[in-house]
Amino acid sequence: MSVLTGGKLKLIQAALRLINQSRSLTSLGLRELAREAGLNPNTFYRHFKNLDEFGLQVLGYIAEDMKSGVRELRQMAESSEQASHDTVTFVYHYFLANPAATTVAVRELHGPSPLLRRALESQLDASAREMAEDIIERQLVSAVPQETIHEISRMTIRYILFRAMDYIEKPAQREAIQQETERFINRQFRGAMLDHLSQTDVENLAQKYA
Amino acid sequence: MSVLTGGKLKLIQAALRLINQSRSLTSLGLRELAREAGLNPNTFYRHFKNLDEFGLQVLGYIAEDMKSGVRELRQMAESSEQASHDTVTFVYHYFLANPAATTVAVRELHGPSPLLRRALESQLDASAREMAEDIIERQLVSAVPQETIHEISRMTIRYILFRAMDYIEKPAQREAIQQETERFINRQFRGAMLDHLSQTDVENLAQKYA
DNA sequence: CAACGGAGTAGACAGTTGTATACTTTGGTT
DNA sequence: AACCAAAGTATACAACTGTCTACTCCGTTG
Repeated sequence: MSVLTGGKLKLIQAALRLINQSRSLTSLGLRELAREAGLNPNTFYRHFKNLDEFGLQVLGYIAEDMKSGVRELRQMAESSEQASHDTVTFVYHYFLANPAATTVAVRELHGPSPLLRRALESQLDASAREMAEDIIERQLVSAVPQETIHEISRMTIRYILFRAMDYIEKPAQREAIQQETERFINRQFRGAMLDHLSQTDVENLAQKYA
Repeated sequence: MSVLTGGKLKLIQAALRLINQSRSLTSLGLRELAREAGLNPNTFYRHFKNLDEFGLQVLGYIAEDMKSGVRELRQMAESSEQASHDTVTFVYHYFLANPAATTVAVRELHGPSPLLRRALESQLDASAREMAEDIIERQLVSAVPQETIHEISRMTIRYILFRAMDYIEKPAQREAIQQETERFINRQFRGAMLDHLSQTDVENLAQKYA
C-alpha cells in the first residue's frame, strides 16, 4: 500500500470517526465525509473515483492495521485451553482498542454492498487460515484432523466478530462474553475429538464419567 | 397486532421488496418507500410517525410471521442428532422462503439503530429460549445442565442467522452449509458433555477411542 | 340524510446529495 | 527561476430528501 497523503488519510479517518458514532460505511455521503474531514467536497474526487472505491480503501486500511496486530498474537502457550484463553483475550482487546474498524467489519460483512462483502469474507478466511495453521503447527489439538481445525477456526473467527459489538458496547458483560467465547471454542474442539464416535457411544461415555 | 389496512401493508411489503434488492431497512427513504408501494409520499404519515416507528413495525410484522413458522417446528424426533438435523433443515428452509425478513434481521442486528438492535436481540433470545426448552422438555441431551443448553441454544441461533445470508445467496453451497451447521451443533453438545473433565482427561479419552 | 374521521392526494418548502467544470495553491524537479 | 502535476477550492446544477399545510374521497355511524 502506498503512502497516504494528507487529504486521503483525513477522509478515511473521518469515515472511521463517523462510523464510531453509529453509522455504517455504505451509508456515508461524500459531502458528509468532506465536512467531517474539514475539506472541500470535491477534494474527495482527487483521491477516489467514487464511494465504492472509497469503501474498499477504508477496508484495506483497516485490514493492514489488523494484520500488524494479529502478528503479535504468535506467542507461546502450554496447552490448547491456555492458547484459546490467550487468543480470545488478545482478540477482544484488539477489538476494544479499534472500535471503528470492528464496527465496519461487522456491519459490512452482511451489508448491502456485494463488493465489500466479498472483500471482507476473504480477509476473514485469511485470518481463520492463519489461526488454524498456528494451531496445527503448535500441535495444540493433535487428536483432530486438520480440515476440522480449519472449519472450527472459520466458525470461531465469525463467532468472535459477531460478539465483538456487544463486547465493545456493554462493558459490564465483557468478562462474561470472553468466558462464553472460551467455552465455545473448547466445546468445539472437544466435541470434534468425538466426531468419529456414534451418538450412543458418546452417551455411554458421558454417563460413565458423570 | 391490529389488522393491516391497505396502505400500511403496501408500505411494509414495499420495504421487504427493496431490502431483497440489497438494501438495508435503516437506509430506506420515505419517498422511496411510497414510490415502490405506488402511493403518495405523504400517505406514509397516515400510518407512521417517522421512519424509526416504521422500522419497528416492519420488525413486528416479520416476528409475527416467523413465530407462526417456528410453531410448526415442534415435531417428534428420536434422538438429539435427529432433532438437530430436522431443526436445521427446517430453519434454513424457512430463511430461504423468507429472504427479505432474514436479510432485515441479519443487517439490523448489528445495524446503526440501537432501537432496532434491542428489539431484534430480544426476539432472538426468545427463539433461543424456546429452542432450549424444547430440547430440555424432550430430554434430548440429558447429560448437559439446563443453563448450558440455554447457552448453546443462544449461540446456535446466532450462528445460524449468521450463515443464513450465505445459504440464501449461494445455492451451490447450501448442502455444505447445512451439514456444517449440524456439525457445529453436535460438537457443541458433545463438547459440553465433557465440560466437567480436565483437558488431560479428554486427551486420554480421545487417544483411547482413536 | 348529515356529519365525521380515517385514508389518500397535491403542491410547496428548505435542505442535502453527487457530480461537472473551472479555477488557485502547493511542493518538488529540472 | 520556470515548470508541472498533484492537491485543494469555488460555483453551479439537477435530483432527491423529510416535512408542512391544505385539499379530496369514502365508508361508518348517528
